[in-house]
Amino acid sequence: MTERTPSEASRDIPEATVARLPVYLRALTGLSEAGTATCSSEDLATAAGVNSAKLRKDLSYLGSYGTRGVGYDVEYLRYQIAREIGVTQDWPVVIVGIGNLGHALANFSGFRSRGFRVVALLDADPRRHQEVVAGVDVRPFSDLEAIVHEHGVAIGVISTPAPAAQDVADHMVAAGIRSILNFAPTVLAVPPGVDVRKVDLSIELQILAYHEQRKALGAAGVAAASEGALEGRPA
Amino acid sequence: MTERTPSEASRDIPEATVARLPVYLRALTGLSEAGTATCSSEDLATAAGVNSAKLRKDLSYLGSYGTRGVGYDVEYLRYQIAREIGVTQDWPVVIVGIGNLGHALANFSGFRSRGFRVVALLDADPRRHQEVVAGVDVRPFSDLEAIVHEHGVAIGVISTPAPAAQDVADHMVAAGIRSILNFAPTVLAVPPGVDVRKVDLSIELQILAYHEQRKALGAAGVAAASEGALEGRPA
DNA sequence: CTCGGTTTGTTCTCGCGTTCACAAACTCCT
DNA sequence: AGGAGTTTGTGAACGCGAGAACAAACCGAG
Repeated sequence: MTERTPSEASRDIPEATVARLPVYLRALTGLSEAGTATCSSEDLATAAGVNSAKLRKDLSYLGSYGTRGVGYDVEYLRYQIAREIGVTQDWPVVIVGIGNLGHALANFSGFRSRGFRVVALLDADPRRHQEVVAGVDVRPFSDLEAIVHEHGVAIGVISTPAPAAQDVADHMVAAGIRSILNFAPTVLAVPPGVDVRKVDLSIELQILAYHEQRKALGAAGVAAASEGALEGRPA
Repeated sequence: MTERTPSEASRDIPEATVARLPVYLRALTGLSEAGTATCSSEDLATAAGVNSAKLRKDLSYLGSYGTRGVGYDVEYLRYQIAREIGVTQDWPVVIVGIGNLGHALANFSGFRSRGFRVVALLDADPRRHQEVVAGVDVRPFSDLEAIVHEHGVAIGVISTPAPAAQDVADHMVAAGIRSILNFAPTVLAVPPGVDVRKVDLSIELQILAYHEQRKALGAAGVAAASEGALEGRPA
């Protein structure tokens, strides 16, 4: 996207690899909790649900943290990946839109345990300002800028209804937030330099529906037309 | 993945295109509600947040539904995409795990309006069996197979804690479900022929954190080292 | 010290997805 | 009717990611 200066550390890591690093991190945490001190790329790959060649290639972008003939030290690799992702320190996060989904997000324990700290919950509806969710009180949306500056918030989560999302995003960007996780089913327009990641429940379901329909049509087609490829499907 | 018989309709559509079709569908719905009868690929592309070349190529996999020199009929294209995805009919869906996230999913209106119908909410915890969420009463997890057969459920949603997810998935597969949307932060193992899509909140945040860290390091690196590439970033 | 076994890190090849660029086709105006 | 202006659909080039295969490096036994 933008040119990077390959200054010292942190060479260019492919986007596809970046998206898998958190998966490896979680798998390593699981191995660590199970008492494993060392693991091979094969072990870690199966725990992460990828094949070992891809895993080794991904890790090679970070550096040579393994030992040939032995494998990887679980704790050491875990720390290196966490450092590369940037979750060795805590990231302050604000959540805007405390409806059903906002409640769920605020109560989600996975944030806290994985390097994120919810410092504020915001909602435009005054009726929600009396609520306290997960130990944090809901404050007016107009407090956004003050909170961002006070806590140095760099990441914002949008869980509002779709019509409000663009406005919320604009205010977030104006307040200095440069990374947005958007749960509202809308395409957000943001200036360059701001990252947006979208999580869209109905889109995921529709993708499943497409494949489901294909399976149904494929079965019917195989039955109706000539013999096709069979899928082995255990009970 | 598996061989398909290119029997009659529904040629092979690339996975990347399939993932974008729901976005186009939503953009078309927006245009339709705004009273637009016809749109160019440029219009639809900006509404969907992609460039027009990609949009046209994507649509070309479905067929030639546009008119050169004119554009696309919004309603017609909308129906064609909906038919291709398979959301012209309703898909019955079960949600397992009615915690915070399960509540939010059950109440999410976007499912209903986009071709999905929540036919059952299941939870292993007997204390939740008295609840009624979004007009549907929570039933024991052991009812899964009966419900799947009764309603012909093909899509299951898992919103349980991570340790329970694999067991739930196993029961879903055993009951005949072949498409799973997994919100639990775990890698699911399923037999071939079963599609799993994963939505992982903390992974998304970690990806944002990585880029955020890069931005911070990049700015510091540019300041410390020699002059690098500047990013134009409006206020 | 040497040799066999094991596992990483890397190179190479292949296929998919994105983007560009342009011909084909349609409308509208004269 | 004809030509200018638009817009679609697609062929071709290009870059990225996945997977296979192998050389380099490490451990341990004898």
